[in-house]
Amino acid sequence: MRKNRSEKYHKILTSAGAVFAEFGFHKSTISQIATKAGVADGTLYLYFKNKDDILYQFISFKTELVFKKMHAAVEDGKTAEAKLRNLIRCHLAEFQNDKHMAVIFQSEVRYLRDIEPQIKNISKMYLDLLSEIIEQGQIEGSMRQDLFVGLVKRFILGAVEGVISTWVSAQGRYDLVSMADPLVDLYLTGLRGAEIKIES
Amino acid sequence: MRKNRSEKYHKILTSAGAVFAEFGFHKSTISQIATKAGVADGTLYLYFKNKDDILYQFISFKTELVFKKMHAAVEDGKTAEAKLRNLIRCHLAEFQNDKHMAVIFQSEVRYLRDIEPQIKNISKMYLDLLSEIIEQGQIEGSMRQDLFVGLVKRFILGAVEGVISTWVSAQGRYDLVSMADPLVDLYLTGLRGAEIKIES
DNA sequence: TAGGTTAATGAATTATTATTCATTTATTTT
DNA sequence: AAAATAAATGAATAATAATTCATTAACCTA
Repeated sequence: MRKNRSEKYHKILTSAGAVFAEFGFHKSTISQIATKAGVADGTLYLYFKNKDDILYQFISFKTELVFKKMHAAVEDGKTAEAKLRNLIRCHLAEFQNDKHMAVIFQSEVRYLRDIEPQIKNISKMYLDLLSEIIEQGQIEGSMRQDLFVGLVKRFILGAVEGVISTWVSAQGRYDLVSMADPLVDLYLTGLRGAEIKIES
Repeated sequence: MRKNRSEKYHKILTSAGAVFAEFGFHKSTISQIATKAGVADGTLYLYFKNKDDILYQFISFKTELVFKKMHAAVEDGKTAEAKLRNLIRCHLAEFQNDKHMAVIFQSEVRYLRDIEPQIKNISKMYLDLLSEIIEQGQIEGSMRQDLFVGLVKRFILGAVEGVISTWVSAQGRYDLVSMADPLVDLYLTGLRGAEIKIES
């Protein structure tokens, strides 16, 4: 198994992403991936340990790229609300940009956990980003003190993922990023809307 | 293939649920299911068309049961808020009650869509329930007029599923139903919870 | 209880694919 | 340009599991 991240390595990864997204990991075959990448079946084994390893490398590679961008997006914001807005916008934009990745993240997370438990840390990193934002918001006073942070962050992540998942099911026919603002608005203000109290 | 829903049919379905939940559909074998059900491999083919069909029947069966309960829960509430609370509570309770189902719903939705496209309607039915609740809330005045219902319902479903998914990953070690009230509170009031005070 | 019918068995078959590796092709070195 | 090394090939192998079906067991019924 070759170690370096050559051009061919990336060609195979990209092809694998397309095939996995279309057929699902388990229904995809080595031959399909090899054909799409324009190489022989055996060649895949020069670059990857086995089929599982291709999926793992794909996810690792994508995750690293996306996380860098998310981090940068959060740091770009000053207030907690701005950070949250930037994060959600970045999240939606990245997944919109790379539908294969979006599909695979949505479909194969479970199996990935089986083959490589450290994958758990991916969503943990995301949740940690959220924790910091929420805590900052509480210090600033822009977010309530009585929030159960553990629940809030799953609430936020779950809702974005739900929105992405629907978009994927709809074959990405509408603009995902434009959901960011209304979504953040829901996070912040809820269904009820700001209450107006009149003191006299 | 036998048509009737005999005792053995259910025994096999239940065993399949346990096996699928533990190993994932694709890594589960007919032999594992047969062994767990205490029957011979061939017997499965007297009750089901093939392996895919077992998964499909499992989901159909569970879905029908759960939807009846959700419907009833919603009808039990009078106000939109009460209905929403009942729905979320019911959702969490049912999944907590049946962890195999929770795992399978979480992991195999994508593949199910491949083998039986009508499965899409499952989440559609849920989203329709939510639509009605939101619209009622808007009429009552307990929910804002400017909500984009299409987004709101995915927002709500996504967040519940996120909470369930975390609970599943944590091997169901904590009480899921107790998340219902804080979760609904988040839906309604949001993170800000800040009230605008107008002093006069 | 013999004869007929239904249910269940599980070993054998079939189908599918991941993986290997002897061979070929391409590239680099001397 | 020969020799040496590296990269790539793809047919053959090996492993796995879904599915079938000839056979056996269980259950009726007259």
